[in-house]
Amino acid sequence: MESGGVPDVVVLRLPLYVRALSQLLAAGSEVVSSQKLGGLLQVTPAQIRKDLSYFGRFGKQGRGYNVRFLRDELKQILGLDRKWHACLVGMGFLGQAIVNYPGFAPEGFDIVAAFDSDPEMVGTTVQGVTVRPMGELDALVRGGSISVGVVAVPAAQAQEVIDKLVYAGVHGILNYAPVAPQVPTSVVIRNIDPVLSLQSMTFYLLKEAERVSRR
Amino acid sequence: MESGGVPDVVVLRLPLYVRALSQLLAAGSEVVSSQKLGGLLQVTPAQIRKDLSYFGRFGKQGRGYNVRFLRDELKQILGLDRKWHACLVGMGFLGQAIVNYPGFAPEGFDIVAAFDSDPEMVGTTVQGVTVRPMGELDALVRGGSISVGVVAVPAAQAQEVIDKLVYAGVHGILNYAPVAPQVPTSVVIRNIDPVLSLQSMTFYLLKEAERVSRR
DNA sequence: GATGACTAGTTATAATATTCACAAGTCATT
DNA sequence: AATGACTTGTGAATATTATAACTAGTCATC
Repeated sequence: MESGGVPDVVVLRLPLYVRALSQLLAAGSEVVSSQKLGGLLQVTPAQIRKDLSYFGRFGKQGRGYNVRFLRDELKQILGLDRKWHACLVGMGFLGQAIVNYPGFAPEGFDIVAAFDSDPEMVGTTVQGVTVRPMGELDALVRGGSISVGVVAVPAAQAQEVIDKLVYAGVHGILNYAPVAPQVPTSVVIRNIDPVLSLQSMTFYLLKEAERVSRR
Repeated sequence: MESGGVPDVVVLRLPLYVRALSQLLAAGSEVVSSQKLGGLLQVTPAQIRKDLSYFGRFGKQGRGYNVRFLRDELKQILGLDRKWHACLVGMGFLGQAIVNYPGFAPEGFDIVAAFDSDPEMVGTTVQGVTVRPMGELDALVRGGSISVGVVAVPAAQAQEVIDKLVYAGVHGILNYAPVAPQVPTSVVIRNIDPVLSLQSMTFYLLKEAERVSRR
């Protein structure tokens, strides 16, 4: 799939570049070549140059890329030069871990509201976020600036919650439930599914075990 | 990349098929066509048939696939017909959420040991798993049946921990730290990185916002 | 037992993605 | 100012992946 002439796989790699560039910047590097950046990320230099070429010309021949400049350009391209408001649905163990996760806010992702269907849970406050009843979801998302929904409910309720989020007008969904959700093409969805990751990993572990036992 | 003639992308999709088949089974379906399975997963029927053809012939023309049979075959191919032992490194908020996550055990992934560098943490027990000092990692992994390491430490310590796990003989790593880890090619690594997911999502959210504002 | 509605497996084709290779440009050094 | 070590951006060549198309079955119904 591709959007605006840019292949999806390329867009998926850009945040990787941004992160590596930020690290280089923190380490004091002012300039970096596609060769060095590729080494850091296990990506070929040609791929980096090709990826960047979809968006413009950021480097200087014989010299490389200005680290800060390239990072800032990429952040702008990805929309990371602004804040994004998200709401979280599901305040169980997983939901609480997500609210407490310190990695979102520094990157500009703020969880500004949380919802749960459990009356026991509603009203409590976690990390400054007050848990609201599900009934308030629609009005809050519709009225406000919330563009991302984070789903942390059990698999059985996931599709229903996703439908509600989509109906309320969310444009992106980060789904932690182990399901294959159905969303309209206008909505961007990303699934976080460690079990699937493990289940494809074991295919290779098996192969490795066979290889070893054959020795 | 491919292993044993099977493209990696195919291996990544197999667990998806397994999950959908399990659901169908639970719902009472005995037979399913590539068409129907594809509809469930948003994958073309041709792709499903092609993917399966790498491993054998599982269906019957005019009829489809026997759900239970196909699921069991795929589970065997992926090595999901046995238990896998994992150890967890890092018992902070994230690590605790991982140990408490109820999705691993039913799929055969058991976290049998946990480690943390914080002396305050060592000795405590979470979900029946006692937290050990880092010093014990090597001996425990080396001696035992642990083949997977789960990394839930801060980014700054991640590579160091991964090196230790690899050195101790782990063959697979599930990494939750927001880094691009370096591992030998013999080790399989999967990164769980919600921030990266969000950061590529915003590219499309931006486009959508532009589209809307142009109206 | 013929008909027709389905469907798997597979070969052929098309679409995507990656890598190569090179012209053009940078810059430190002599 | 010439040399040489680097490095980008890009069109062309490869490689990979996905889809389409077709053959050979299956099975319920008449």
